[in-house]
Amino acid sequence: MAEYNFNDIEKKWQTYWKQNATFKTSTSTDKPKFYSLDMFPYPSGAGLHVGHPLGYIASDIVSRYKRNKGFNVLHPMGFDAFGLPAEQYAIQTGQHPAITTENNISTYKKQLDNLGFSFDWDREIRTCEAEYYKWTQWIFIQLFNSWYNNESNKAENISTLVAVFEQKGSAGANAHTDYEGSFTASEWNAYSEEEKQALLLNYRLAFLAETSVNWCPALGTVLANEEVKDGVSERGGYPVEKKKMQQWSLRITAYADRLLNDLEALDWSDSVKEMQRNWIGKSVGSTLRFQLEKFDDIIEVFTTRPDTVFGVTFVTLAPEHPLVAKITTDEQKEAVDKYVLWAKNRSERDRISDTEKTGEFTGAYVINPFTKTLVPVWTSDYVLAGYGTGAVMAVPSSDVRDFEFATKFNLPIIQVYEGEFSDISKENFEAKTGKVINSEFLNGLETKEAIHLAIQKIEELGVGKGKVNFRIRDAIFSRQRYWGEPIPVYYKNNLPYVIEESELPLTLPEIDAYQPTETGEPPLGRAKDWLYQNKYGYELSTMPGWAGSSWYFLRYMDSKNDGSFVSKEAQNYWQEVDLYIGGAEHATGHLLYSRFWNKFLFDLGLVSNIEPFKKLVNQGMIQGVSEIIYLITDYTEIDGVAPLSIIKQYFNFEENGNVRLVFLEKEFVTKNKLEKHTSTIHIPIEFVDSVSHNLNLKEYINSEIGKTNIQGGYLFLNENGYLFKGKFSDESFTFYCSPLVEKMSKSKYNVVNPDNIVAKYGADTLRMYEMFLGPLEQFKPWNTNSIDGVARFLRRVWRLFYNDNNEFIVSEEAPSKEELKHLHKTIKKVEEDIERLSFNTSVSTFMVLVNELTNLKCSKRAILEPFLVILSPYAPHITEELWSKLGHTESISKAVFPAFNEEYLVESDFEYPVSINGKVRHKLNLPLSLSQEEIQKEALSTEQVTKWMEGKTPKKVIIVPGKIINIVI
RNA sequence: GCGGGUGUGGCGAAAUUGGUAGACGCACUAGACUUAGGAUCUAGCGCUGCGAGGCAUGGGGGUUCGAGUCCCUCCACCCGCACCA
Repeated sequence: MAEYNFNDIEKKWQTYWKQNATFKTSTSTDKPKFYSLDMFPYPSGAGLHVGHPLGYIASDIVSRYKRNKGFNVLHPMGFDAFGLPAEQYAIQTGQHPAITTENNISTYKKQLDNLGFSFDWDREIRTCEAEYYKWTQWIFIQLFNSWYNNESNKAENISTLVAVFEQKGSAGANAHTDYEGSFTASEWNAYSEEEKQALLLNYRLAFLAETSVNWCPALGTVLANEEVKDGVSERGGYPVEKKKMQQWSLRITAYADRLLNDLEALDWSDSVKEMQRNWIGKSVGSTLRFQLEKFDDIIEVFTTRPDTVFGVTFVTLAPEHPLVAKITTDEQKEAVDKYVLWAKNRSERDRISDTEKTGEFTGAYVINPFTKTLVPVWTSDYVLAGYGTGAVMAVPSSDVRDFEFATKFNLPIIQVYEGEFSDISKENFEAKTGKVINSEFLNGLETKEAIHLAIQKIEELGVGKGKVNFRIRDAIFSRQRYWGEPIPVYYKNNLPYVIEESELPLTLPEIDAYQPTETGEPPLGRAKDWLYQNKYGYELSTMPGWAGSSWYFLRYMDSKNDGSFVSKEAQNYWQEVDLYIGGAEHATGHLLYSRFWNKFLFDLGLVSNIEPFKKLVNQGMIQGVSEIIYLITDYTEIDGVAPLSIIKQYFNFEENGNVRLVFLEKEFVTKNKLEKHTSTIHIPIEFVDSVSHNLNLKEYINSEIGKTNIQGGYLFLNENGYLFKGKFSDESFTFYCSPLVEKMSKSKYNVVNPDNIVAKYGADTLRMYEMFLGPLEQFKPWNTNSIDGVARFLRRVWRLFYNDNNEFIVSEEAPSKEELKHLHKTIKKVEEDIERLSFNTSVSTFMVLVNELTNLKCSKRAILEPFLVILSPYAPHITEELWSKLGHTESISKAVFPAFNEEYLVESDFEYPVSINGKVRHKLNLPLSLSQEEIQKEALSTEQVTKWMEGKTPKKVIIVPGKIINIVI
C-alpha cells in the first residue's frame, strides 16, 4: 500500500528551494509590497521548542498567501545575538560568547529549515556582527548629535541649538531638557569648549548623566526600568537596587507625547496599547508651590486635582527629597533621620508589598497659598522620589492614600466635595463628580470646571502652573558587560565625544576574561591597547540588549548595504512592517524602543513612516504538560506524629505493595498536611504516557535522572493520593502522574522538541497542527495526542493523488458543478480566514472540503492544489509530474491563489431554514438567486408553509438572503 | 486598587454584520476488513426523554419575531500595571 513519505518529499523540496533561491525577495519595485516580520529570536543553547515556531508558521502562511496574491513579500529572519546567557556561559567556561552564539545559531537555522519556512536567508542579520552593529553605533551617534526641539516637535541636529545659544542664550530655545539653569548668549559665547560640551550634554538625545539607576549586583550591571519586574531583573530574577551612577541614557521622554498619541492609529491589540499608555503614564494637572514657614525655600508639588487645594491638611515629601534634612526641626531630627535611613534600606519588594502607611513629621510647616493657613510637612515613602516633584499636597478627603495616612497619624481632614463623608468608601474617592464645598471661589462648581478655574487662579497668583507629567523615564543605555555593542564614545578631559563616523565600526576588543576588572571597571577595562587615536580612553560600558533590536526591521529592507543603514530607495519601497508577529512580553520594552528609534530616524528624514509596525499580533504561548509526582522527603513529625504513622493511619496498604489513600469521615490526610513533607518532582515526559499519565517506572528508575531523584524505599504520591512504596521490586506496577500545564522549560522536563515531531509526523503535520490547536493569540497546552488527527488528514490528502499501487491518479476530467461549488465556497472562506489571521478555522474549512470531495469521489481532485500551496509547504509538491499534469506552466513557487467565483454559488439551490415566531421548524428549497420579494412570495404561497402557519395571516415576514426566512404570526 | 481579556460538550474549539449553537479535530462506543492493529473504512456521540418533544453557551434580569453575540447586574479565572499624587 502506498504511503505518504514525508521524509523524501521534504528533503527533496528543501534542496529544490535552496538551489533555486525560491524565496529570494525581489528587489524590483513594480509589484505591491508586503512586509511580514517575526520577532527575531535570541539563539539560546536549548534550541527551539514547539512553542517558538507558532508565530513563524502563521507569518509564513500569510507570506505564502500574499506571494500567491501577487505581492512582493519581504519575509526575513535573523538573530538577536548579543545577550546575557552567552556571556554568563563565558564567565563560567571562558568560551568566547561569539563561539557559543555561532553554535546556537546554526542549530536554530537547521531546526527552522526543517520546518520549511519561506524565509529569505540572503537577508539574514545578526546583531552581534560588526557589519550590523556598525549601524547601531551610527544611530547612537545621530542620537548624540541631536536635541529635541519642542517648538518644531522633532529632533534636530545639535548645531541648530548651538546657533540659538550663540544668538539668544538658553532662553531662545524651547528644548526638551531636565537642565534648570540658564545663560545668556554672551555668557555662552564666553564659555570654554569644555564648558559648552558639558552644557550640551543636558540637551543631547543620548546623554551622560548622574542618575538613580537600577543596579543589579548579581549581574554586575545597571538595567532599564523595562528590564526590571517586581523588583528583580527580568533575566535571571536577581534582586535590583537603586543606586546613583553616571550613565548613558536616551531621552525617550522627549517622545512621550508622540509615542502616546500615535498609538491611536495602530492596528495592535488593545492590551498592548493600553500597557504602553500606562507605561508612558501621562497625567494632566498643575504644579503648586508652598512657601515654608521658617525658610526661604519652597516645596513644589504636582497635583492632578488642584480643585481640592482647600482640603490640603498636610504636605508629604519623599524620604529622598533634598529638603527633608534641611527643614527638619531639632526635636524631630532623630526620628526623621531614623525613618529616612529605614526607608532607604527597605527593598523595593517590601515597599511594594507593605500597604501600611509609614512616615514621620519633620516639624516644619508650609503656608497654603490659598487659605494662608499653616499645614505640617511630613515625610513618607508612599511618596515616590522619582515621580513629579517628589512631594505631594495631601488631601485626605479626596485621596485614599492621604486618607489612610491622615487616619493613621491623626491628621485633620477637611471635606471639599459635598456628600456624606462619614461614609468613607472607595467610591467616595473615585467619584470625580459632585459639587465643591468649603472652597471659596470654587464652591458649587463641578470637578472639571473647578480644576480649570483652580489652575487659572494658581497661575494668576504665580504659585504654580498647569503641567503635564509623565511616568516614563529616560532609558538607561549603559551596561557594564562585555557581550554587547561598544558605545562609540571616547573621553577627553573627562568629557565624552563620539568617534568619527568614518571610523565605524568600533569593534568589540578581545579580552582575557569576562569578569569586571579588579578596580571594578566593566570587562572592557581589560582590553589592551584599546584607545581612540592612541590617546583617549573609550567608554567601557556596552549597549543594552535592546539596542540592536530597536531598528533591525529597517535593516532587512537593505541588509547588505555598506554605505548606509538602509538605502533611501529600499526604505521608500518597503515603508513599514505590514504584519509583525511576536510575544506580548515585549510590550513595554522592544516595541516601545523601536517606535522611539523609528520616530527619531523619521525626524531626521531617514525613514518615511512615523510608526514601524502597522499591524501587531501577539501569539499565545504553547505551554507544556509537566508530569508531577510528590516525593515524601521529610520524615520528621507532623503535629507530634511521624509521617509514616500518619500514612498508615490514612492509607490502605494493598497486597501488591500499592498504597491507596483513604478518606476518613471528617479529617483526611489533607494535601497540605502532607505537602510540608513532600517535594515536587518533574518526571521527564518521555517516561510518561501522554494519554494515561502512566509512569514507565522501570525505565524511569533505571535512568540517570530517576536514580538521582528517587532512591528505592521512598514513598511518593500523586495528587489523587495514590502512593507507591518500597523497593520497586514490582516494576510492572502502574503509577499515575499528575499532569500540570505550565511554561515549557528545560528544568521542568516538559519540553517538546519539534525535531522529534518532524521526524515522526513530518513538518506539514506539525505546521498544520500548531495552527489547528486554537486561535493564534491564545495560550494553549501542547497536546501530542490530537496531532494524530492532522497526520491522518494529510495522509488522506496524499491518497487522493495516488492509488493503492502507488500510481499517480489525477483525472483530466473537468470538475463538476458540485465540485466547483465546494471549491469556491472554500476559497472564499479560506481567503477571509487568512486575511483575518484565523488559521485554525482556515485549516478546518480546508479539511471539510477534502472530506466533501472524498465523499463525492470527485474526478478532478487536483483542484485542491492551490490550497496546499498556502497551508502546507510540501504537500502540493508531491511530484513535479502532478504539477505539470495540472497544466501549470510556471514554477511552483509562482502558483497563484485562485479567485473566488460567485457564479458557482449563486447557481445552486439553497435550503432556507424557515422559522415561525423565531423557532426554526422547517426547511424550504429555493434558488439563492431569488430576490427578497420573490422569496417572500414563494415562501407564502407554498402549500406547505400555509399549513405550517395554521391558516393565520402573517404579521411580518423577515428574510435574510442566504440565511433564514422568519414568519411572525 | 486600576486597566485589558476570557467563560460554549469528556477535551481543543467553531458560529465573520443578532438568524438552524456545538462545524472541524481529539477521546469514546458499535460495526466492517484483517493472523494482528497504535492501519483503514462505516455509523453514533451536549443533557434529558421510548418517542413527539423539552432543556442547554458562568449565574440572574432585559431589549428583540429571534440573543453565545446587544444592554444591565453578579460570579469565577487569566494577563499587565501597581502607593504615579
